[in-house]
Amino acid sequence: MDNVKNILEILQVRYPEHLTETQRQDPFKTLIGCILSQRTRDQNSEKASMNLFNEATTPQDILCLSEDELHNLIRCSGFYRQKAKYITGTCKTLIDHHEGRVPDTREELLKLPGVGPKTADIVLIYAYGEETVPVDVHISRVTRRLGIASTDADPETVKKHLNQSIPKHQSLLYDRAILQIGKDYCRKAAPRCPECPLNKECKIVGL
DNA sequence: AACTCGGGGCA
DNA sequence: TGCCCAGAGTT
Repeated sequence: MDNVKNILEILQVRYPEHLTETQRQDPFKTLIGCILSQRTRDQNSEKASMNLFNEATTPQDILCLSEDELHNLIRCSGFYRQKAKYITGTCKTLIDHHEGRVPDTREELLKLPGVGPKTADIVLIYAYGEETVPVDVHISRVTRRLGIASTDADPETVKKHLNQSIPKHQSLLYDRAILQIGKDYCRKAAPRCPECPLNKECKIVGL
């Protein structure tokens, strides 16, 4: 936990672009974009988001699209039939129970189809500025390798450790920076420890 | 706990 | 070609 302060200094040097983002994002676009990004590479999910939001920017817009139209717009994100069901189901729930708006509580977000713990956290942190940390496979892996959480820690335990370790009002910055480390260096397969900016803080360099 | 969904990028 | 990817729902 005490090495987290050092990690921030290192990340400020290596990933300044991730430490300057302050603007809140539109909750609805954040929510739908997050569903599209599940188990999908950034470039593909961003392309799908652009395709979709170019045609529809509200729940009502999306529900006006035919099934084939929606499929074709988001096809490149993968899992597109399943995601289309999640998105239409979520849009209907938003209209029926939330006046067409995205709820700002975890409890209500988790009731939406296609919204699990990670997607709920991402909406809360990116759209509503809540101080929490989305724990996904990358964050979890980097955290375990750095020794911030034990190797067999479940997602809730990882989240608790991170929430205790990360300075207030910086969870978004940490999320983005640690995730980028996970993609660029601390990869699941073939980690690039020699080039990793965190290798001095890491408990298992070279493993 | 195991299984399913999936197109696209990369070696 | 084979392998993998900011998860969530179902059985």
